[in-house]
Amino acid sequence: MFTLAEENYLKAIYHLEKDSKVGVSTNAIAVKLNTQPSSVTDMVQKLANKKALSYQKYKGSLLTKEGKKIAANVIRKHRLWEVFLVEKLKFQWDEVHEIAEQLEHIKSEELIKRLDVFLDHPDFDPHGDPIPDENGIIKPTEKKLLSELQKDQRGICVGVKESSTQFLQYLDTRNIGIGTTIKVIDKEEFDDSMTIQVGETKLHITDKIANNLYINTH
Amino acid sequence: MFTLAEENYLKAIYHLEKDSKVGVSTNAIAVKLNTQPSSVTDMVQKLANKKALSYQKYKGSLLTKEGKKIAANVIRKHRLWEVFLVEKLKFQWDEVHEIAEQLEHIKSEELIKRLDVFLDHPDFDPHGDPIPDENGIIKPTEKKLLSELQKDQRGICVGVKESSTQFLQYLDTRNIGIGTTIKVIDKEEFDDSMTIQVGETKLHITDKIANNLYINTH
DNA sequence: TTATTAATTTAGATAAGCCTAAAAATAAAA
DNA sequence: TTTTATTTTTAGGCTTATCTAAATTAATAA
Repeated sequence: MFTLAEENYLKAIYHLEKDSKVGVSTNAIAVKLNTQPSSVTDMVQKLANKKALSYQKYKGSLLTKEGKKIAANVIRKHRLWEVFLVEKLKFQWDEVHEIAEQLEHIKSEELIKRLDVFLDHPDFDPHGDPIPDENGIIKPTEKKLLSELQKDQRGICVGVKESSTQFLQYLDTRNIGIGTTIKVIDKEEFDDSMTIQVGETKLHITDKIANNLYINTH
Repeated sequence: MFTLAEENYLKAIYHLEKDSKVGVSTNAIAVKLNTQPSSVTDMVQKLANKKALSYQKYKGSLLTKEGKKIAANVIRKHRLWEVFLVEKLKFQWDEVHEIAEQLEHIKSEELIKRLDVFLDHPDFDPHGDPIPDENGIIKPTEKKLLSELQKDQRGICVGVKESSTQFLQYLDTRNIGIGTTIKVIDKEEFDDSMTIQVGETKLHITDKIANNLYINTH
C-alpha cells in the first residue's frame, strides 16, 4: 500500500520521465511538488526500498514497472473523476483539477471500475488527455486536424490552430471547447465540408473550421 | 480548517452526544474510534483550543455550535456520497460505508452543492438515515408504518415489522429494500390496499404488506 | 469512610512527512 | 585542470497523530 504522499511522488515522477530518458533529478521532483530537495531525497529512498523506483545517489530516480503501474492508476482515477465532474456535475473543464487531486486518492478498485462503466468508458479527460486502462496502458494517441479524420471516426478537441476571437466565438456558440468529443458523421468530397456530431446535435462545418481544430484520436 | 483526523473525532462525538445529554466520555470516544483514551485526551484538548468543543478534565466533551456544524457537514457529505454510490454506481447499500468514509473528507463546497443537485436533493441515505441540509439541520423524521402514510406522501423504507423469509422474498422480487424510496399513489378506503411507486414502477399492495413496512418521513 | 477499581490524564516515544542549514558530490567555467 | 557554481545528500528539528506506561482523579464497594 502506498500513502497519499507516496502516490503524489510516483505521479510526479511518472510525468517527468516522459520528457527525459535518464533518471529524473531530485530537483525536478522538488520543483514539481513544491517541496525541498531534501524532502525528495528522503522520499525517493523510501520508495526505492518499496521497489517502486530505482534510485542511485546523485543519479536521480526511475520508476520500476510496479511504480509505473501505480502512477498510471492514480492518473487513471484522476482523469475519470475529471470526466465525472464535467459531464455529470457540470463543472467547467478548468475548475476540476484541484478536486480531482483529492478524489484520485480514494482507495477502492471496485469504485473506479463502476465509475468507468457509469461514464461509459471514456478515452479522454476533459482536457483532452488520454485515460490509462486498468493495466495502466495508455493507447498511443495522435493529434490530428479535424479535417484529417475519416467518416465515423471520433476524437476529442484538444486545441485550435488559429485562435482569433472570431473563431473562438464561433466555437463557443456551438458548444465546442477543449475536451469536447467530436464525431465525423459525413464528409463531402466536393468542398471538403463535413457533418459532425457534438453532444446531441449535428453540425455542418466548412473546411476552414475543420482545418483549424486539433483532435486527439486513438 | 480541520484535518481528516479532527473531522473524524467531531463526527464520532456528534453521534455519541445523541445518546447522552452529559459530556461524552473520553473512553466512549476511544471505543468508537478504535484508539487509546490517551490519544483522545490529546485530541479533544486540541479541538477545545479550536473552539470546536468544550472540554473539562475528567468531565468529558461537548460540541460547540461550530463543532456541531462541522460534524453535520461531514455526515451530510458521507450520506450524499452513499446515495451516489447506490443510485448511480449501483452498489448495494451495505457495500458503501467504507468508501463514503473516504469521500466524506473531500474538500469542496461547490462539489457537494452540485452532487446534491445531481442526486435531486435526496432526504435520506441508502440506510434510511436523514441527510442534514447545508446548515447542518436534520429535519425531524418520523418512523411510521407504510399504512399510516397519506396519499402523495413519500418516505424511505428503513425496516420491516415482520421478517419472515416469505415476506422478505416478496419485497426482494419487487425491488423493495432498506433505502428504497416509496411514494403513495393512491389509497383504497374499502380494503386498505394502496398503490405505491417504487422506482419507475407502480405497485398495488394489500394492507398486510403496508402494515409490516417501516417508513421514514419528514 | 476508607479501600479498591475504573477512568482519565500526563509523560515520554515513535513514524510520516516535511523543513533548514551544512556538508559532499557533480557539473560548468576559467 | 583547477576553481567556482550548482545539485544533491546528510544531519538535526518540527508537527501531527498515534502509542505505552505511569500517575492521578473519580467512582464504587466494603
